[in-house]
Amino acid sequence: MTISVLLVEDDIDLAATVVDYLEIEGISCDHAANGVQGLSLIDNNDYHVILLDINLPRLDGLSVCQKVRASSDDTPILMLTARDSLKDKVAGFDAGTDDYLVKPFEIEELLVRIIALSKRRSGQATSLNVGNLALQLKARTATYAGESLKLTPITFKLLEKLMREATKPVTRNKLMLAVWGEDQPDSNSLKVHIHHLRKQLDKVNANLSIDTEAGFGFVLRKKSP
Amino acid sequence: MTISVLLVEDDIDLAATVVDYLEIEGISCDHAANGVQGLSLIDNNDYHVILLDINLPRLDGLSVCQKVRASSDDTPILMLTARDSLKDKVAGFDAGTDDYLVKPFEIEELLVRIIALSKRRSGQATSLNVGNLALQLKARTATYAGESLKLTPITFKLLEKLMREATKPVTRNKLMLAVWGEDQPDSNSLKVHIHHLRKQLDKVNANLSIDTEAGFGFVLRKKSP
DNA sequence: CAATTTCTTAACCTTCACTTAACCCCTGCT
DNA sequence: AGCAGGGGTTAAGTGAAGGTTAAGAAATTG
Repeated sequence: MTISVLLVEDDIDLAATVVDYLEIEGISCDHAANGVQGLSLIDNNDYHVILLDINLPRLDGLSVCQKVRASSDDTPILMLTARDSLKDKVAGFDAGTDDYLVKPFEIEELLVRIIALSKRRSGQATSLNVGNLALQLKARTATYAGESLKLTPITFKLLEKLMREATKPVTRNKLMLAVWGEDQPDSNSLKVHIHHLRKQLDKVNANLSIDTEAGFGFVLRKKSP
Repeated sequence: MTISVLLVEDDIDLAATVVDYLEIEGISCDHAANGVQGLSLIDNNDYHVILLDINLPRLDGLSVCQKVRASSDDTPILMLTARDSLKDKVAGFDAGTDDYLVKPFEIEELLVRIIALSKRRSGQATSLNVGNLALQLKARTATYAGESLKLTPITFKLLEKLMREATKPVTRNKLMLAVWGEDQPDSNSLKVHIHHLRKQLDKVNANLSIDTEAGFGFVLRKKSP
């Protein structure tokens, strides 16, 4: 699977260098030139890793980091900074940073750390389990206590996302991204597929349900009643 | 909570220095002088972070790391090494390492990274607590002594703000900003939502109340009467 | 290229959260 | 007393969000 990262960096030359290098290495790379723009991209996409410069116009890197964490987003964040003092590092980690790199850095080193951070999150499990529900990623099959569910490509992706985040609500936006990427249908497709998924869970009498968090999104969790 | 780490390092002098320093900083630190001994300590304890030298007698650091990961143990591992080549770093990350430090390192830097790694693991439970009231930010749930409150998107944001500032009064203005941002309703919405929140706290017999500071705003604090 | 599965769209209905406004109470001020 | 204003309570209305269904377009499959 291809890694996608966001680079938030106001030095246009440096940014161009990094973006070009990463694209060549097969990593899809968006770029924001200031903190506010960065935040908005983060809200509307699902990056694997975020690269944050500390000195940014409009909103500095630490603040961006804090805001991201405050919105319960745990995407790995790598800080880029010219400063090398321990104080800054401590402040970074306090803000919720996962790693940092001191400028000037070797670009290969950046690559190594991006790959390491992206691995940390995706964990290469071949099967996801929530309660008695099991999803075989390679075989693209799902079973509940032995009985198999009938999943189409889209409902499979939907269920995968819900299971990865199980017990936590997933926003509509994130679900749409997980299923369709950038190129999303402009109708009520999502709720139709959610409906199909629920029917499948009913059919096997699963002890799990897809609850809706009004105004937010959906959660996969154990049935409450 | 006190952090406990394991240092696997064959250089006895270096090990002693590190152990002493960490103990002074309030971090409990075990020591193993070779890979085999290290593995056995890891199996029989629950460390928050593992510090692994790469060059070790009996079993090298990378192999130790691989074995730990193979047994589904995801304790954060920090590699210590004299080498600085990118190849080694890649190999380290492939083996399941979380972070990397090149010798000679400043011991304060080690401390920073240990704290960061230990946070990463426990940091999952992003939850706010005031008295017996707990707010799980990721799960978007709130419970008082086990019983759960029913929160809408707006009342959730309200409670979050009040809990973040708990025991300090929050002005109306700050609450409005926290909930609606710039685009605020022009009526008495806020007091209606405060009312809903109070009802939820009543329902679970919370020992907390939202007191009003006349002409100012509201405070979440322990019941006074 | 026909048959079947899968996806999107649209229409319709239901539910829910939020706003609004009316009314209440209490307190302080003239 | 009377009245003004801040806060509390309640309930109705509105609009948006969610649920359901079916039909036809699109994509797969043999």
